[in-house]
Amino acid sequence: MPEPTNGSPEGAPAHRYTAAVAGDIERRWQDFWDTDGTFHAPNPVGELAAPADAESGPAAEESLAGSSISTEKLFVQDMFPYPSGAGLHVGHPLGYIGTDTFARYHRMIGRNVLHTLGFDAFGLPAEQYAVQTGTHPRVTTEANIGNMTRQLHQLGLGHDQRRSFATTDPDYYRWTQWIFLQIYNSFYDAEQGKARPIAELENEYATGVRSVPDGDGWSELSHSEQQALLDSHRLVYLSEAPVNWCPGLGTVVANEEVTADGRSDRGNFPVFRRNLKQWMMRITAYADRLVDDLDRLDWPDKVKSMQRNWIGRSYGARVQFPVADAGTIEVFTTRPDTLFGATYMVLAPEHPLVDELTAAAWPEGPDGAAESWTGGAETPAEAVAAYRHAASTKSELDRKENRDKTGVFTGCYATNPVNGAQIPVFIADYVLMGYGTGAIMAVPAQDQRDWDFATAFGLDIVRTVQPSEGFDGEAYLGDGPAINSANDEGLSLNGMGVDEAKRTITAWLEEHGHGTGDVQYKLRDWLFARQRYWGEPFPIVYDVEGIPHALPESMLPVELPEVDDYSPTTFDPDDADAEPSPPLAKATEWVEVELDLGDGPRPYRRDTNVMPQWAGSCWYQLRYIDPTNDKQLCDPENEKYWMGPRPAEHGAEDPGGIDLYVGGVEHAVLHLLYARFWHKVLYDLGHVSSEEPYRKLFNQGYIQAYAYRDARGMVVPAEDVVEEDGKFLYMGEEVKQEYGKMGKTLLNVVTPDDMSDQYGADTFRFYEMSMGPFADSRPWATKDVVGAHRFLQRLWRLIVDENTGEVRVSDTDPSEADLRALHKAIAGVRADYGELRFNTAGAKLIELNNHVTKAYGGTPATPRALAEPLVLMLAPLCPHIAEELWHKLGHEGSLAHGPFPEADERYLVSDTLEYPIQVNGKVRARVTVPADADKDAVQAAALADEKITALLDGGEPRKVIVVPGRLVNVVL
RNA sequence: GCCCCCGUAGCCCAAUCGGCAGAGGCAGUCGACUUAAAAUCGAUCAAGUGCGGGUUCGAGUCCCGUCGGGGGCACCA
Repeated sequence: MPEPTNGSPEGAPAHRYTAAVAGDIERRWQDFWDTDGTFHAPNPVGELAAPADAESGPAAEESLAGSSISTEKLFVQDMFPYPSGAGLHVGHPLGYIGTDTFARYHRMIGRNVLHTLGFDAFGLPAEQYAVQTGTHPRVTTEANIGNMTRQLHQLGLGHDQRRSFATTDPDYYRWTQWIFLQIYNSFYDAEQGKARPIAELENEYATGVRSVPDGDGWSELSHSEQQALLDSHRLVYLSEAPVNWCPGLGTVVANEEVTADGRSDRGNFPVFRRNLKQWMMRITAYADRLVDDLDRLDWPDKVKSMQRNWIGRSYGARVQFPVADAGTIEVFTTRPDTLFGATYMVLAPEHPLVDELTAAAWPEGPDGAAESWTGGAETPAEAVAAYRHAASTKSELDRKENRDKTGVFTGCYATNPVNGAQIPVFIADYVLMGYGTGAIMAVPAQDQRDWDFATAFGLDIVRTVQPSEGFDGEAYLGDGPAINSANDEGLSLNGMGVDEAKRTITAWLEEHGHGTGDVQYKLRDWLFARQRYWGEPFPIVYDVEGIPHALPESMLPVELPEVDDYSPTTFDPDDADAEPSPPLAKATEWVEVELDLGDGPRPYRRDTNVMPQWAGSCWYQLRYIDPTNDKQLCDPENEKYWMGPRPAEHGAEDPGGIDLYVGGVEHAVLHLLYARFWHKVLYDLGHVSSEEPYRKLFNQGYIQAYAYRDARGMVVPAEDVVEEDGKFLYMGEEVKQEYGKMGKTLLNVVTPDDMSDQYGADTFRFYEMSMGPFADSRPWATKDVVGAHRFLQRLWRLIVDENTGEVRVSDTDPSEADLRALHKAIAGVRADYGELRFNTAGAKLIELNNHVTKAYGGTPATPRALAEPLVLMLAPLCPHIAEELWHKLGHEGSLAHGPFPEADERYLVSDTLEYPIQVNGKVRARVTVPADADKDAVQAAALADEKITALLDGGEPRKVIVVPGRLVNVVL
């Protein structure tokens, strides 16, 4: 190592650990790591495999067959960052520092650790900047990646740089397109419960193993009919269905990207439901596996429940209600047990049966012509038309905010199949076309929405579940015995609990042909196309007849063309009727191509959509494994090593996946659901051995910050606000404090660069990790950072003479007390690092350091036997200073691969124990007894204590509780 | 409206199985160094765990209620 240059501030000792000294150390070690390839993690096979005779660290003796690498591996991953032009603030690297600390700890204890970071670089901001300035998004993106890489590099993250990439690299998106083709060329075999190549389906049709629907033989179908049949089974398909059209973004977006109030996740523009021809991915085929396999994952319950909720599986039954002259209305219900309480039906206004059902005239009878039912219209048709019109002009928001039940009677009655009752059929907008069958049987007694509607329209309410004692609500949703639920065909549910009643009625419906058991999902297929420029082009072309053709693998990647104008045609955000117009459509030379797809050169048109931003992040862990492989997205042997299931370690149900995935909870549904879906398809098709991409997920907290506003409500720069007597002052004026995100608009940004300048990256890392539990959000406080800096200064001072720069360690044996403090710290720190408790690990290091400082700070030298383990244990959190001190202590090379101190049990147990003695739960005395004293001896010692005998005052205690190793409680 | 998480010292946070409320840091106070200050070092002060009940020999920890903060879902039949 080159010697450090000096940069101490005036007056301070020349060799004090200052920001300048830290900066110098950090740059030198970062250079060393880069040159040395310290963090290169060897693969079992391929270009990144370890050289045949290389050692791969201390654990190399237990190695993989045919290779020299350790079977002990760890694959740690951070959620893919988008390279923003704004640069990083101190909140962004929180997760990266945590994973780095975790990875470094495991590397030191001998594991082969894969940790790197790439960039999710397709996306809107670069494109919007391109639209405004004409700068190519690639130029902006690369500049942003450069800046972010610089900021991250100065934090000393131990990444394997060989494995980094951006989703915008053609070498990467070639494989994104390749996976798209795999999915496109597959179908879901419901019987086998897995995806299979579409060629196998074609073969089954052709050989008659599977019969063609509608009876015709495969060979009797025309070529295009055959293709259309196959296309209808593909996992990627074109659909003309209602989609979320967002004119403000000029593109359609997925359900997951629409907020609860009907606006776009990005940009907050209105979103409209519109029928457009679009590419969809059949994620719904995987709904059951996506729900069921959550049980096999080590994920936060919160995220699991959000995914369960999003997939929204519910078990129930489909039931047919006959209608005179109009066939049947089919409904889906989760409560078939309440069928006897179904007193009316409701169809969504858009339901296709409505026209057919609507009666010619209002029926005779007391209700038929009631004003509330007819909406005052002369005929049912008029009422229905008026209601439909009103419903269609209501915005999503109106519909959601206004919960008052509205609707009109169709003039038609249906027959309840269990009791033959004639029940009126309504249309109402509280029933949604998009879920179930778009029609419901209404059971007001057991559903509050139906209760509200029934009350508003004067409909019957029949309880079929006996409410519990004292129930004074309206609809009763709880369990209880069925009542009023018997017919004269021998069916009676009366007395049964809800579950038994459901089973019984479902069997009865099936037996009598009135319905079947069924499962419904909230999850919809994934709308996969975007009408933007900066994304992966689709590897699809259309022939002259407009039939889509997948390109062969050999034509990948399909690269983005250069265009003059990056914007989709821009629209008024409220113009629901505008037509999407993708920017790629303007690149006519790119769109019109002549290709030979097997039957000679022919003209084709390219698909002009691009993939959504989520595509690139659906599979990046696989590319981290084998980033340079140009034959496969990832060699199966490498995938198996890094991600394969390990039942011996993780249990028989282990689905495999990376060992730790850290990121914010905001991706709970979108990214994590899509990535799981793609991974399962790849598993089904035999490309990977793991069934899940992310075995363990951890959501780190956020760093937030205070911001301040003056009397006019204007934000003032947070760094210039001072606190005095509990008041906050800016330029002498009182300002109000608020708490929120760190960002430009709140003038409260603090950057890692600022922290490196003021204290050095190691101080910043240590402070950031010690602020609180990794999972918690907490406020940034620049003034507190100095505590971490002082700690490192004290530690440095124990080993380096501040005035001379000489190393000050001795070979003196540490005392018994020193060794106890040391080994207690080792045991605690190891456990904390392993459980991501970086804050308490740091506290234990400070504690040990304080102990050693007290003992040896005033002496000429610190025992080497204390200094070395302290340095090694610090290394995961503060790697640069640790490397520097390790080097000064006379060691060659890096400590990145260990050793790591091991706790000696001898120093963790002591000969004697001090027991607090409680009297009625309050500590009154303490006794010290031999550590091996039994309960009776401890009790005897406690009762013999003079303070206790005084309190007993000659009496006998009622009870004495002795908790071995803990305390004694005397009950009077 | 429904569901989940969190309330410990002025502030950020510890407390593993229900067992001595304090590991660590910031701020404060006192002292050392300094002509003085900053930086640094040493010492020291500080809450009975949001509130009200309950279970227990014993509750920050478990249960019920309530208040405050954060998050998710919200006509999904």
